[in-house]
Amino acid sequence: MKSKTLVTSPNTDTDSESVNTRQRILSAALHLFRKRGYHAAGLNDILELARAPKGSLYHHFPDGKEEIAVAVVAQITQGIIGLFAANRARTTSAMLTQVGEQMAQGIERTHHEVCALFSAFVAERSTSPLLGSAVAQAYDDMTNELRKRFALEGRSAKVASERAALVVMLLEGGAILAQAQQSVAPFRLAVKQASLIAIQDATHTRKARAVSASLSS
Amino acid sequence: MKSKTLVTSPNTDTDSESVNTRQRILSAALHLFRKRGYHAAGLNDILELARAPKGSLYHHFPDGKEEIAVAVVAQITQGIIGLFAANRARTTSAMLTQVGEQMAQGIERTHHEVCALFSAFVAERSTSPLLGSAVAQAYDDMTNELRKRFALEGRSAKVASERAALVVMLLEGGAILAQAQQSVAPFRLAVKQASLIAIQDATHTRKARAVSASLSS
DNA sequence: GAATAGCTAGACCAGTCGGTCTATTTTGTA
DNA sequence: TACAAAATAGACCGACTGGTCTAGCTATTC
Repeated sequence: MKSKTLVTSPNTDTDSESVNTRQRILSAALHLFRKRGYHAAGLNDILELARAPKGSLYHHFPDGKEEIAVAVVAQITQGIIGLFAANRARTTSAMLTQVGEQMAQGIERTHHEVCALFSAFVAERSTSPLLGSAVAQAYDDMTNELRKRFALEGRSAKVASERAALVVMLLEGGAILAQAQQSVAPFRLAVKQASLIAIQDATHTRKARAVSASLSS
Repeated sequence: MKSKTLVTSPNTDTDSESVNTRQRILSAALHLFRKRGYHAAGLNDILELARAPKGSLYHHFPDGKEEIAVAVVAQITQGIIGLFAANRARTTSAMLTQVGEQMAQGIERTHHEVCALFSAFVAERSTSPLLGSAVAQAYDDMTNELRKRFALEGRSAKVASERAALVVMLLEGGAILAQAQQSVAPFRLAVKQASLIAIQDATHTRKARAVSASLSS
């Protein structure tokens, strides 16, 4: 357990005790937001699921629900990009198949309750500019992560970013249909198609990657 | 104007005066639900936009908000399938390009406020079974409409329904990203890809269509 | 062991929500 | 014109929302 004697930064998100509460609130919010949507998930519901009182919530998130949502969006982004990084494969296409399968199992695990990536927050753009731009940023981050990989596999900048956007759309759309129809089948289909798109025009040899890497430097 | 002397069905949705109010409420709800989401769009907001009092709302929709939402979902479905039917083209792919362009212009017209197809209601499944199954049905209806066309173009049943589902996912995902990023570009990209998917494996000659039609009879 | 900051605890609040209810106006029919 | 049904109108309601605030607990620091 990390000591608190380094008083310089008292809360590094990985600190000892109270982080549990903070993380519990965050996890509960993540679950309920994605299951029911931003507005339908009440603070009281979140607190009940997190087994935390209101005081704790406003201690860790002084700006209330909006701040929690922004944090949740960041956590989702981080989670997915983390999955991208954790699943090393020879091609982006293969990586997407792996990551997609893990996400599909996650959907099954929650009995198709967990909605899509960020679609639960998209509509809040009209009410909360903060949350709105957080969501836009999240999509951008995901897309960029994929775009870089596609570019490294020898595609032009334009093609790479188009492919990246299409993959994100497919994942989002697939997840939404999965929740609506209570079946992972649509999501798995979307993953398959995303993989397919990720193969087109790829020169996924080590040599080609090295060449394009040297070109971009 | 249709007479009311045919007392058998007093309200055929196309009847005289009060329909205006009913339709105004429906349109306002459609707009606000897609812009802000189901819960964030309050009845009072809807009524204000529709310039109608609460009494009228509960006269036309006795079951309240939920009933309105179900009606809105049906209206959206009907609208899209109507677009499919109205845009006659030689191939489903070409039809999708046309319809997609019209939808894109619609998104531009509302300044990217209008969210995706039904994603605003998907999360309500957890609260309202009625609305939940209405949404599932809506996706099914859209998919089936496309599936039939794809099958008529000579694809196997499995391929046809997979392609149909992919197109729906792309449209939904594209629309969501469009709203999130305040740009139609992602949606147009999704349409392009949908069109592409709609071309693969198609034997879109008159002869092939006639053959498959005769086979299915 | 006293002091202090971090955190927990939950009573409480004003505002808003969807929904109900009764009164009134409008409309269609005879 | 008389009458009934349809539709409009909006005051009103209990429930619940996100958010505030004070009090108390806990633990680290001297």
